[in-house]
Amino acid sequence: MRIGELAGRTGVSVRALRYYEEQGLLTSERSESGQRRYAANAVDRVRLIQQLYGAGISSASILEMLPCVLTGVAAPDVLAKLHGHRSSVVQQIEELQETLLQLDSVIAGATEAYATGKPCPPR
Amino acid sequence: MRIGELAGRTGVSVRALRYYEEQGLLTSERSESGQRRYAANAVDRVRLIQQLYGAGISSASILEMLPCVLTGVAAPDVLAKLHGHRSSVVQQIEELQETLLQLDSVIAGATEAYATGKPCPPR
DNA sequence: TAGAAACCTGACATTGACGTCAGAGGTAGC
DNA sequence: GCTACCTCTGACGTCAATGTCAGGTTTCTA
Repeated sequence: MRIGELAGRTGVSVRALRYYEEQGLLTSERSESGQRRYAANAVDRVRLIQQLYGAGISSASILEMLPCVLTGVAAPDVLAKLHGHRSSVVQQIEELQETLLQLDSVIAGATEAYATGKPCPPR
Repeated sequence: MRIGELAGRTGVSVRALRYYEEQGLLTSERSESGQRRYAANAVDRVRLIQQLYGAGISSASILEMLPCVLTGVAAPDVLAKLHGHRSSVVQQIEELQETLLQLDSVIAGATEAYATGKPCPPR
């Protein structure tokens, strides 16, 4: 498929796809005229990249772990980094869960205040 | 306390604290010579700001919701935005949890491959 | 076989949350 | 009062993941 279709299927912009290639995260065949052609599994690849980006992992780190993700083989140092990223994701989740509690208490307080017309006691 | 102490207590840089003030997120008294003086509760305020930043909430949105967080009162539109941010945080958590599963499966596969010396079947 | 739509490369622009530096003034311990 | 450190404002730099634009080629559709 061509780049526009891949963009449409993944919801990622054409510019971003070219950027991924620039970073070595995504490869493509080229037609005779030089246009990019992608295999069907490129869709999954792009989604994986997006997911890792979403976890705050940099393109350099993604590049490092991609072969491992694709082949299942990892050098010990890469494996160590994978563990590092894992802990960072766990920590992010924990922090977000705490933030969620905060937001909930704010929302609850504000909703009640709005219903009763009385401001809640300041924290 | 002065800005350096606040920075030390919160782990946030002096530059960032001035930036928060610039954005209206943090206020300070000024000494006669113009130096910032913070009340003790500024520590909590800074931590709250950091937490909201960590949830990917922009300074503009934080500015909007701060009075509500502090006083417990919220106009209906602000309340709606709070709900919006809440859902976004929930979604982030879900996505990160999925990423965690992916990472775990990669780590498990790579660990086994390293132990047995055999690459896992490509996905 | 037009003409529109998609694609190419290359380069500069953007965004947000700061880092960093310069030059000047404030503060605290000895 | 010296000295070392802290603070001030203002301004430019940074970084990563794109957006956007220009100027040209390719591909699809009527």
